[in-house]
Amino acid sequence: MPELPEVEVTRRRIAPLLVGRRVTRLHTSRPSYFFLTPPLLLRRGLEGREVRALTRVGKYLLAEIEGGGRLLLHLGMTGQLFTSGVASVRLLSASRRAALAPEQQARFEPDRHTHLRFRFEDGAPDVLFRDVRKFGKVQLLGPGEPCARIERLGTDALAVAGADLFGATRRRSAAIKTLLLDQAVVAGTGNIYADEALFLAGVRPARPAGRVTRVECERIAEALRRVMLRSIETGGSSISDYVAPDGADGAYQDERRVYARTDEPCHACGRKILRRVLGQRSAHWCPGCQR
DNA sequence: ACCGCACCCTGAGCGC
DNA sequence: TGCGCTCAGGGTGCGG
Repeated sequence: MPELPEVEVTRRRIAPLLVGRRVTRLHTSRPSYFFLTPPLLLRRGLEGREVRALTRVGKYLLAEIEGGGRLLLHLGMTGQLFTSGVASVRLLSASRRAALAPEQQARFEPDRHTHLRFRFEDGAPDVLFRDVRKFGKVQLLGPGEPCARIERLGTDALAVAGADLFGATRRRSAAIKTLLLDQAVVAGTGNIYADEALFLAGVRPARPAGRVTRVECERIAEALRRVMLRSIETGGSSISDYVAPDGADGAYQDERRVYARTDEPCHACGRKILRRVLGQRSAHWCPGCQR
């Protein structure tokens, strides 16, 4: 599931293929709630225009478009942004994967889950957006048009300070993990890195946020930055559907300390990792290392 | 204001 | 072999 590190890795690898390129043609799938801007308007607003920059805010990617517009992209749960010609079995369903010979698996053909296909001039590779569950989003903003989704985001997880966190958690009875997942508090945190950061900080996910101390808030902020920077270095976590734009898998999933390690021994103390549902999400923690 | 929960979606994995 | 069930979760919106 793409969180800040996966979105940032995607941004870095896809930017050279988008920025400075003119969209000659945009193919889309049928209208669905994936399209905050209807496909027809998207095509009308993008075809013939050049992409000027690609930035990231929390888990959103923002492409600046020639003429002053902005294209907002969110990968949701299963969104994949990549170029034509990549080789990754993650782009195929298990049944199709099994039916193919290994040498055939290098070829990706746009399927019914491919919602955007950007084509460019002078033979540059296509850029594709595929999203099986359609929790991802695409929206075209006109010049100067405000975007409520972006404006309500809190401090980017890479920049969050302990003091920000301490301030945001006072008198809050919700679990600290629930607050870390609230994008208005810390933008970019998702289920994996929230669990990992809380482990490093030694704080149990279910602790009421208001009972987390100032020092622990410092540790959580530092841990968030640390796990995310390390994940970006290793290419992100390739759990379930995430794939980098060039088809490569990330490696951070191999460094997980608690996420999806239920009943496995803690690497630090040997006790079994526990799991419980917190705010509709599974939380994982070590009862020995976290208070 | 805050909190918990339902919902959108599809595929994998499991029990029978 | 296949059916039906459960689970995965980012973000939004609603009721209490």
